[in-house]
This record gives sequence, C-alpha cells and structure tokens, in this order.
Amino acid sequence: MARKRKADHETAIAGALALFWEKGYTGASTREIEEKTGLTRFTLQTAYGGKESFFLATLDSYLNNAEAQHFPDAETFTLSELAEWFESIASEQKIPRVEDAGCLAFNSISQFERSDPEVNARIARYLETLEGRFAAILTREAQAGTVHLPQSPEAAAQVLVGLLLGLHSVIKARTEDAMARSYAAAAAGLMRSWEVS
Amino acid sequence: MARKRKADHETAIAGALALFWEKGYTGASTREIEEKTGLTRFTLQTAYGGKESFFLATLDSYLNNAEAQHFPDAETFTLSELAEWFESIASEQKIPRVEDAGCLAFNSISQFERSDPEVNARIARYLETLEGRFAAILTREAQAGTVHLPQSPEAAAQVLVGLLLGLHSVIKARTEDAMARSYAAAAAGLMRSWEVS
DNA sequence: GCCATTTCTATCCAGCTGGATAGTTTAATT
DNA sequence: AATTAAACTATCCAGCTGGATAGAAATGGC
Repeated sequence: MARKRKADHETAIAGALALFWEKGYTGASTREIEEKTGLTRFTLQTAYGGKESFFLATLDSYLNNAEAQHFPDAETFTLSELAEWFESIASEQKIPRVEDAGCLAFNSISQFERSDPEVNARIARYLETLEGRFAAILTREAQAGTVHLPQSPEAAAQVLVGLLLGLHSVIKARTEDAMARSYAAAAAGLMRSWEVS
Repeated sequence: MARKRKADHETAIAGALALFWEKGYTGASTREIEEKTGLTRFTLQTAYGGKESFFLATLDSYLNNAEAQHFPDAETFTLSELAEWFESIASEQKIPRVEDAGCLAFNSISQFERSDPEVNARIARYLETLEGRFAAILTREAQAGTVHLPQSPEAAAQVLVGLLLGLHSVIKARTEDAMARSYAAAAAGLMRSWEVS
C-alpha cells in the first residue's frame, strides 16, 4: 500500500558508493546524492535516517562485497598470488572502476579520524579481516615449508597490512601513475623474497 | 609606519599548524584560525592571501622543520636507528605533541587528493625526501656489508616509505594505542631482520 | 605634532550545508 | 471505488562558510 521508489535500494547504494568514493563523505552534498542515486532528500531522511546513516549503509555494502569478492581468500591464496594481488591494486588504477578498485574503508580512515564510533567499528572490521587473512596465508605456507619468513607470521601479516595501507596512500598521493606501480612492485618483491626457491 | 600585529608570523604559523593538524584543512574554519593564531581574518586575507595560501605557508614551515629536525639524517643514520625511529613515531603518539609527532604532509594527502597542484608539489617533496634518505641509508649500509637486503636498496626504500605511510594510517585508524605500536614493532622487526648478525 | 600605512573592529554578503515540512501523487489492500 | 501508507515536489530554515568592506585605532618616519 505504498508508492514505489524511483530508484531501488541496490542502484542507490551503487551510485552512492561511486559518489562517496570520488568526493568523500563531507565532499558529497545531499543535493549531489539526490542526483547520483535517484533518491530524494526526503527518502534519504525518512528511509535511511539522514546522510550519515546512509553512508554507513553504503560502507557496509562495500565491505560485504569486498570481503566476498576482492579480498584474498584465506584458504586458497598463496604468497605468490598475494604478491600479484598487491600489484593488481596499483595497475587497476589505470582502469578506475570505482566499485572494484580502491577502498572506501581506507578513505573513511582519513575522513573521520576516529570521530564516529560507527565508522570506527567498520574500519576495525576492515583491518582485522585483512590482517587475519594475511596471517592465515602466511601461517599455512610457513608450515608447509614453501615460504621462509624473517619474523612471525603475525608480525609479517602486520607488515603486509601496513604496506597495503601505504600503497593506498601512495595511490592517493601519486603525481604519476608509475609511482604507485613502483611501490606495489617493491612490496611484491619483498613478498617474493620470502618464497623458498 | 604601520601598526603592529597582535600575533607575529612565527606564533601564528605555530598555532595554525596545531589547528590544521587537529581539524584538517576543510575542518578548520577561518573563524577558528582567528582564535587559535591571533590573526584576524582581515590580516589572513591581506597579508597571506586567504585561507589556502596561509595553509601552504604553514605546510612549508612544517616541512622545513621536519626535514631539519625530525626526518632521519641520510649521512649518519644506521638501519638500527631507523628501526627505532619507526617505533618512536607510534610511541610518541602517547604524548601527542602536535608539532613534533604525526605528519601534516601525510594528512594533506588524504584531504586534497591531488586536487591542488600547490599541495601536490609539497607532497611530492615529502615523499621524495623520505625515499631518498632511506635509500641513502640502505645503500651505505649495504655497501659496508652491515646489512643484507632481500632486494635493491631503492626497492627496499620504497617498502620503508610504504610502511611509514601505512603506520600513519594505522595511527589515524587505531581503536587502541597498542595497535599502532604493534605495527611499528612489526616494521622495525622487518628492518632488524636485514641486519647482518 | 602630523602623516602615511597597516592592522584592528564590526558588519555585511552570497553561497552552500543538512534537515524539516506541507501538500500532491502513486500504488497496493480492502 | 475508497482507504491508507509511502514517496514525490517544492519550499523554507538556521547555521556556517570564505571573503569583502568601511571606519577607527595604532605605529614609525618625518
């Protein structure tokens, strides 16, 4: 017994993801959200509870998709594939398909700076998931004897998360595209030096 | 033949540094700049050319000070001292003396996202200086035979810059202080694994 | 003591922000 | 066909933004 929305939830979230990615949370005005998502500010308010709640819904959707589709799989990934995954992050920047490349969670770190507990929880989820998967991959390979780590798998996993965040920073900072690729190659080179030849 | 300013250039820049660090560029309003620096918006406009020019002056001042005082010295630093320097970044967060700890240049990366060429130039200077100094330290030690690198000094220097940017990200993202220290320790552990025992 | 110059104070401005509200339109249920 | 719940359009709002401007106050050179 209600009128249909012009834009359904899925396409609205997809449009918002692209907008928040491009402009950031504060940089995306509610008027722009109207344009890019097809939602009205009225619906943004009544159905999603305002701009911030809507952003959190977008961030959740992004994280769910990233964990299922884009993060390395803890069970099957090898260290060699992980090295290629790092390089692909910098190379896919050339074809910036917003939904797949980059990272909305990383962007949120710098935008909110711990000011919002709801955002904090999602950033923590992001970091813990990555660190856990990296550690699982490294532990499995170290036990199998296919890699030789210079430190514990847990510490090495933190090094890799640090390098990933650093790579995202370089991608944001880069004057030239080649710079990000060079950094990704350096990180991949470090990982490959851990492989038992 | 002119009236004296209430706040001189030096103290104004120092106050602005603290404010921009805390709130970011967009987050710091010109009214707040008035309060924290002692400048008036009138002077901000006439003497500095507006908010953005003033920010650039602040960023320059920060970089000059950082390069002279806080960045590792290319001629004298050992890899061991570099490892300690990484750890000190996370530990000094406990005593957040804004001017010394953290990094205004790093914050600017996420805030401007390549939108401003003037800011870009300063970020490039920041990254190049760090990468150059790290490479110099690693090259010197590798040639002396005191460290054994898993890759070229240049690639290893990029790994270290990546880890430094990643560490700054974790500091911003951290739910708990211990997390940043743990990441710094992991990075330091990697560096120490390169030392010839 | 006067003058030129700069900074100060005090307003004013247009533009944008997220949000609220009132009245209209649409659709599914009965 | 009547009812009802939700989304639509179109305003309106106070608050804040960076910046402009006019007149008063202060300072150093003469």
